[in-house]
Amino acid sequence: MNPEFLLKESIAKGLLQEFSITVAPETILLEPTRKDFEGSLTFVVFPFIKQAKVAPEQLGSRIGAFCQTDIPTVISSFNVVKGFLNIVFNDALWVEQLYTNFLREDYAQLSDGKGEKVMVEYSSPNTNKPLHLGHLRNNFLGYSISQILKANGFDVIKANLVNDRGIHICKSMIAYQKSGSGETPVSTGMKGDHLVGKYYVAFDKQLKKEVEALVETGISEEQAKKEAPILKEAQSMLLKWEQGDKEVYDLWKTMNGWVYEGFNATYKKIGVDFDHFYYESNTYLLGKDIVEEGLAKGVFNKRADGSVWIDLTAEGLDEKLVLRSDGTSVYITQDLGTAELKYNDFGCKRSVYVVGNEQDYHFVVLIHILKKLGKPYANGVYHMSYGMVDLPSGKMKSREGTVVDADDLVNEMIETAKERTLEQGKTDGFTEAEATHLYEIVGLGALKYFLLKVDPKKRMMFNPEESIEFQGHTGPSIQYTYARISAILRKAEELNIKEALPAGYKLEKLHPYEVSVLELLSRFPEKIREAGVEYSPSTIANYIFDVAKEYNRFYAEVSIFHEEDELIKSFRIAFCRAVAKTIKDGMLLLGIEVPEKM
RNA sequence: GACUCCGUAGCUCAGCUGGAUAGAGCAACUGCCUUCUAAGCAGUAGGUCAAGCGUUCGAAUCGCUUCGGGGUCACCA
Repeated sequence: MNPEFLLKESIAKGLLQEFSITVAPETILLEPTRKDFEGSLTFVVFPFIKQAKVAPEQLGSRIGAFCQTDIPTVISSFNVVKGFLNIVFNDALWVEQLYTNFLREDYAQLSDGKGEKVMVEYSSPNTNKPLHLGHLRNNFLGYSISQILKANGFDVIKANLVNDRGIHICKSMIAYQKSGSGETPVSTGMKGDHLVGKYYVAFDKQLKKEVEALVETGISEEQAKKEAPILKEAQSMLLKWEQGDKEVYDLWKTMNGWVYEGFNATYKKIGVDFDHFYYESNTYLLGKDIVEEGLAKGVFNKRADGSVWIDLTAEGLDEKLVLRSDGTSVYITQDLGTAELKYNDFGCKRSVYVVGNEQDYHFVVLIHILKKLGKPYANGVYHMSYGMVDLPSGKMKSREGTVVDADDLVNEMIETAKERTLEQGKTDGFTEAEATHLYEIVGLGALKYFLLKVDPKKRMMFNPEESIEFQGHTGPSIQYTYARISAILRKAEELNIKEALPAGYKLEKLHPYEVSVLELLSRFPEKIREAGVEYSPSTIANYIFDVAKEYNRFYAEVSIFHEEDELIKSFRIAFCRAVAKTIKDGMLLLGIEVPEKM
């Protein structure tokens, strides 16, 4: 039985017997005791003093005394400071928890999700340019939340809805047609997505030129932007594409093919993957039947010009268009269709969309519509909204060339990891392959941790001038902690040190640092639960840092192999193993690998 | 303008279902490698939690107002 719950039960019993106050044990809130006081868990008595009609200190003392008598094997002592009852657990209890719980293979695997299917859609790139820093945040968040939901017991399907059609693609295509002169990734040695992106930039350059020229003839800038010839060409190309024009279609196939090769290389490098791909070229016509359905149900209404709307003024929103007067889809029409398709394909009642917060309003509307239509999956739609990554110069804008390219950044991180590692001679004795692998996991670990440790909802700052740190509150520092523990475990195996304690043996006294680490380990499941409920990888990231930090204090202070008591030595090896396991499992929830040596 | 999110140390961020003296990392300054990896540890300094009012035994946390910043409000995606 979980000691925290035993304590809650005992407190509830105490409140009843001592003060005739009835509370359900599970509603009692306990919080981790602050560092400056002795104890593991703290019961705040203030909420009960009115009913109890005694001073806070008295209530705390009486409940503390009651619990200690009630469950003496669990509690070794308590202290009361003002209205705070601090509970100290028996060290033996922590030892038992270590062996029976923290070391269990499935300690980090919860069953809350009951195997229910949930789809996580993330990445969802446009195929007209390479991935940038913002996409990295999206990809890391999407992958991590998938891992976290799996750990919560859900059956996760990772999906990528590729935006492979539309005016933006045609922009790259038209520019390529004009000035590409038959370039290919092979002929240029460029990654396919970068090659296509080059033409997207070329398009914009040309567009600007044409707009300027038009403005000089006396046309307003606004008008010029609509009338620029190259834009007209892109628009007519889109029409041709929709009509299935062979030449356009073939070019589109070819260029998208290049982009996919490029994206796949990036996905592989950064360690994200997908169970299913959707392509907008297959789904952009969907949703019209749902418009019909909505009209039939009276949820939508048709105007005289033929356009279809939904009135959300009762919900505090406004009227939204769901179908244009010419009968073509808008964004939300497609999203309605795709939601239905996803449900038909996989039957997920829960569906997570990892999409930037500039689309908050869009998703509010989408969810309202699905609910009004009475869709069985409407209540399970969750928009995992994340903030933009800002540069010191402000927002990233692809057209203005102020983006941080994903491939460049990843390569720089790995290169920096290599430099730092070599400086410190950390790879002496490594094979070439081992060293290369280390640079990759450290470089990526730094990058992923940097992007995941911040609350996803908040926008965050990335300064390309200052390279991402490898010391302090960083991925590599946590990886390093893991590697140091691995060295200890290797040595212990060489020395053939047993980790188990003889049956019936009770360890008398733990080091305070051991206790505080064990306290942290005991919170791993609830952190996984919290991260899942809140859709917050940062909860895990910060937790794992706390574990590593606290362990490092132990590491600096307490010797293992110089310990004379063989049983304490055994305990400490097992203790180290549990910490390593927690760090590894936690980092895997973030999509970060952990090295055995570094 | 309307709606919405945000404002915590010089910088980047935790803490926000109300609880004790607001925490980390970086940067600065002091120490610690003959002992399991110093990408580490210990310490010093750094805060009117944007401002004000309110609710409460108690507010960084909840409510209102003001100031400052981001985002969204297209028959764009």
